[in-house]
Amino acid sequence: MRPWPRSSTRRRARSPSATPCSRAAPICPVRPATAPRPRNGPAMSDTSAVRLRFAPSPTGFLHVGGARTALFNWLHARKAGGAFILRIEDTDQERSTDAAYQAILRSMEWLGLDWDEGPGVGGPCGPYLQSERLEVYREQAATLRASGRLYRCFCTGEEIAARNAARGEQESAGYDGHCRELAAAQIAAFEAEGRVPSWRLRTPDEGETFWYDLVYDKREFRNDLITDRVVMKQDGFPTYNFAVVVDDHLMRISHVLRGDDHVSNTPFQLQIYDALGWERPKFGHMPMILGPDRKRLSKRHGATSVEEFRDQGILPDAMINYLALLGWSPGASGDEVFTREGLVKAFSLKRVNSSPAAFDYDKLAHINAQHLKRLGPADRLALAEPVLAARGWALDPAWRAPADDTRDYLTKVLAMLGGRFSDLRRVPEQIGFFFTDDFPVDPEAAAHLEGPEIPARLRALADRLAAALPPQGAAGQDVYEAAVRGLAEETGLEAGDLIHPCRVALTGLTRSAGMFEVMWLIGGPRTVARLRRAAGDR
RNA sequence: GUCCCCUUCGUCUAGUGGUUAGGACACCGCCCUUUCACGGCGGCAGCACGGGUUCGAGCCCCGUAGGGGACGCCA
Repeated sequence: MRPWPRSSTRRRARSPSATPCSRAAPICPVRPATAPRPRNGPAMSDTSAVRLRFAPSPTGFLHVGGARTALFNWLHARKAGGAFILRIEDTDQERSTDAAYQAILRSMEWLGLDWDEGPGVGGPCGPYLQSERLEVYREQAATLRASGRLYRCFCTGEEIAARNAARGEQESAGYDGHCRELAAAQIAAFEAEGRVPSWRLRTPDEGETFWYDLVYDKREFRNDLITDRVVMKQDGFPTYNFAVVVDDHLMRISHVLRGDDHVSNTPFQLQIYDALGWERPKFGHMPMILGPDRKRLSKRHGATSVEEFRDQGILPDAMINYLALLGWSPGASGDEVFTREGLVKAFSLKRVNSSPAAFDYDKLAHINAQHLKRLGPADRLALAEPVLAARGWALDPAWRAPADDTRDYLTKVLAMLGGRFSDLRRVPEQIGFFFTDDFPVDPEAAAHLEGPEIPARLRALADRLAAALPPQGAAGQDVYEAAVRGLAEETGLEAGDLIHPCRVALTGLTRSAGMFEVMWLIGGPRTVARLRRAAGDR
């Protein structure tokens, strides 16, 4: 019943020598001034070091919301020259899956959000999978227990809900402190029944808990509203709220940047920091991402997982660029298209917005197009080849221009696309006619071939081209242009009258790159042949 | 229900007491042009509402409305 099988990427755990600082807590020294310094490099020797983390739970694919959280953490870490840590929060044995774990790593890698410590790369504060840190949590829980801050709770969820309802409150009103003062005899009785307790943190009933949030400024909660939440579950696993605090502290996280949905967890977590006598990190909560209808972004709005966007031809840099713009703004500069480096340079936590933003697929597409058309020839080629291969299309060597090799030829074709290279999914239809004579003819385009005068014009053009082309070798674009314009002039036609049917004959499309460039790339013989074919001369 | 938060064009946003309220996406028009894009130029469109404070409010305060989030032995 463990949906969480071992995988090769997971690191060995519980071996005392697995990592330099896993001897005893604190795992990573908190105050090197008073504690012996481990020899783990510069990051370990400076407690003021900027260290951020992204801590997803492997219960599903990486969602754009999670990706943005990861991105902002990454950006701030990179900007500050600090460390970015990836930690997997898999304390829910029921829901965590290896497939999700793999998918998250894949998405992070695809986005280029590289982590300095975490799965696959290790690091001095590991292990980085919470399921491999159980001893750590138990140890901290023992400390808390020893100080009297924890108590056993034997209540079931139903019992709590029933009591809440009986008091006239909402069933989900939270824990009522029922087991706070259980008598020893009562505890013994429960345990004799075989009931296993969970452990709750006793929180104060008076006063306030507050912090200065990096994006919201002061946040304050009344202590009587903070319920005694479970810290160690019946199954011996820590709860999220306990594990994050322990890990963030031991991993020496300096800034906790997370979604707005964690705001109400923060006061409780702050209580744990205080109970353990730990210094608090800085907290920043970022507003949620909404769908176009201003409801929480979900699958019914369209793509939400990073991999879906990848499959739709979104570039990782574009995804990152767009996500950064969602809740952060570069200020008055006006420029919104950023390279990854530019983003790191321009980023500032101070400019993170406090109001929720709606995801705009159109704008993502625009940012993507901007990135796409700025790519150089080599990058275009690298992107286009797999797309074409997926269609089963590979360039026939016979197609290339005499002096080129296949990839040079493809590179020319892609360069020809110019600003039209803005949607990877459309590339096959845009250049399919470079791969085969048997291309489809768009119905709308076919109309351009319909007039009774068309065949004669195409034939005339074919003849003229055939005569103008050198018998051997390739002609320049100017030769094609001269032929078309010359014929138009002699017959009293507009150049367009020839070009439109010609485009259909050569490409099957109503829209394409420049006609003469297309002719030149296809080459004289095929151009002539296709013109004759369209004229009905087979 | 309780608690917390948010509110500038349809959307993302700039703005921190005096602005013709700026930019971007989308949309519309024009230019370029053999088509379609790209690019250039222009247009449409916004401070949720009501009270204060102030000589003066998009910016400060209060309230209302709308929206979002949280209230698990999920994270």
